[in-house]
Amino acid sequence: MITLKDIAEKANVSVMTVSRVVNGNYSKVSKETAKKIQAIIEESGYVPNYSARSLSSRNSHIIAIITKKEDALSDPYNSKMLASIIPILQQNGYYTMVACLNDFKDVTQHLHAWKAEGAIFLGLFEEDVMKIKENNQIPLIFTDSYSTVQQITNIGIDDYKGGVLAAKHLLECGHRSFAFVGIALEHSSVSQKRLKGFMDTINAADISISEEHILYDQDPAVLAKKIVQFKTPVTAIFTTADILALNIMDQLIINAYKVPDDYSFIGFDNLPISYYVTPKLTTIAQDIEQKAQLICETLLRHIDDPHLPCEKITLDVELVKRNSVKNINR
Amino acid sequence: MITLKDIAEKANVSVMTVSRVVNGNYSKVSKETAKKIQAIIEESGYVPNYSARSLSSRNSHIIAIITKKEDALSDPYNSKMLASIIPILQQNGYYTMVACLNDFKDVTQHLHAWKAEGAIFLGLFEEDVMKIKENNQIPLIFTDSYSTVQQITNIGIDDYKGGVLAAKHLLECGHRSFAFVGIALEHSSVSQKRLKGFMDTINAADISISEEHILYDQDPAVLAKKIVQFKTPVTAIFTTADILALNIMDQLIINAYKVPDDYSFIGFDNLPISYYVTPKLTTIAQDIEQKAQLICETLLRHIDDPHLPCEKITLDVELVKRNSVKNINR
DNA sequence: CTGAAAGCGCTTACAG
DNA sequence: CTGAAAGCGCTTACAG
Repeated sequence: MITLKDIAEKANVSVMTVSRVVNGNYSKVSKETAKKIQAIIEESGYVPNYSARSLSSRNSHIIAIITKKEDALSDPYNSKMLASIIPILQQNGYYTMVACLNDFKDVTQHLHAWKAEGAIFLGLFEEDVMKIKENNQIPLIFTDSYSTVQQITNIGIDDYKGGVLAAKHLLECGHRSFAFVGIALEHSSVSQKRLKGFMDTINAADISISEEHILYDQDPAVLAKKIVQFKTPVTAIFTTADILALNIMDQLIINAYKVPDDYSFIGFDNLPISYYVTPKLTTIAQDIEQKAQLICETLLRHIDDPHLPCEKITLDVELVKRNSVKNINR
Repeated sequence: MITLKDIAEKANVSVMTVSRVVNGNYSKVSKETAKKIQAIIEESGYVPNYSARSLSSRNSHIIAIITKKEDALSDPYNSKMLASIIPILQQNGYYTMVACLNDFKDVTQHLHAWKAEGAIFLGLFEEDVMKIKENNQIPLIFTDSYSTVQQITNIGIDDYKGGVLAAKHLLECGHRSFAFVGIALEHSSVSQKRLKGFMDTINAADISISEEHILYDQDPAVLAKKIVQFKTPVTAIFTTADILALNIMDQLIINAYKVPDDYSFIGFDNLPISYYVTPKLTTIAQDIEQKAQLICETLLRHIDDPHLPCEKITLDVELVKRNSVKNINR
């Protein structure tokens, strides 16, 4: 392994001088020596040791992306986020460490161990947000969090509007009886906001949606069964995730029901898959690439200037009309 | 920031003793002092500095996952691999750094800078394989490579067999005229092996496939047009990637052709999406989770014992029959 | 069972 | 423009 010292000896200069040219501080080195050193570095294939650099400069250039263990990375939404974020960070000179951590203690230990300069949280760390924030004095970007903690930076989407758009479209298409299927447990605030937007809009049209018609993620076959056996039948279903809609649609079709003739569906996310299915899924779209871009920009900005105040950013969503909603106006 | 030294002072012992209990070498420390130190560590929330550890022990515990810049991480296959690999490495005490690098120089620099203990390459680094190997004396796992370099460890699938299975199934279903669409440029050896298996099997049935019928990845609309305008028409198309098949099918359907009535399709990979489309895609399945598991196991084994010889591992593939192939035997 | 010394490869802060 | 000294937080190798 070749070190600064080796280069210094070959060039007959001090370690300091080599360090300067390695780091591009040419202003403080004569052109000749700089050139000579450059040449030796080139030919020897010297690569600085980042651990040493990190240790002495307190500057790791590492950014941690953290997901929960369960939803993990297999979720296509998270996969897409990862794929979008990593190249951006890399282009800006940062190295990305990806970890799946549940507990705030693990998060803190991970961030401290590597002296990460910033962290991005994919997935909900609601209860731990405060503790994570308290224990880590580096820029932290949360996503899609509705944590009431004020002192965090969060980048999310307008989930409420998503629900509104879905309801409006369904109403416009003549639907009057609705079901809702949320992706996560009862305490997913994202899911709740979407439901609220949906409900408010429907209520404003003097239609209500009963308890019976509010379902939560579980075996798609069970979900489909519940839907077809509703005491009060339903013509349209709003789902908080494309994949959820697709799974239910699949079960319905297996059982000889027709989509959208028997049941109309609206999904959420506009994942690529929603375009490929038949019928093509009408869905609420969020722009993941844009979100990733904003996450990185915001994080980098906060790393450059640690005194920046926290930001709460909400990105827009829009309805993408495709073929899974039937127009039942005659 | 709290360090070993701080703990040592509080506990009235040497740094060395604290280091021992941090690293679990209890055998060399009296129970009492160990306990006392444990308590102080707990209460102070001490986390070892991994850069320092890495620097002095030459033991980074970092594993690099490297993809090419173009196919990058957006490809669903690579996404799935990432999602499967990271948790396994983490469970084994390793930290994962993900980077998108094209040039072997960048790879070398990245690996050296962080003193990675191992690396996994997703995507083809064919021409650079040798140079990467020469410049990095750590366990390296390549995937899906047909590099002729003997001294590398590679984990791939039986691409040839994939082609054979596709051809056999199509022949059994009565098809006699075929097209092939490969995913990558002409020098993707994976694509070529699949084509070879396909061709050999078809030739064995006394059928040939002309130049005209061998297509390469490009705008799906163009591909679809070429297919419907073949001078010698075709009833079945074998594609080296599910997503390719789906895109072409989509274009065909838009133009009022029927799948599988007008054209039958077989894809490759068995990505989740292939189940959701209509018609559900018949495809050659590879078990990505199993592959990821094997990649990690092999890498870890080679890290534990650097003298292990290189391994060339080929995983099996199988045909998954769904609804995109029409049986045209009367 | 415990510790003092040296060193990992770099940077910071200072002196000239 | 150049360099000697000290130090980042840990581990290795040795001594007792």
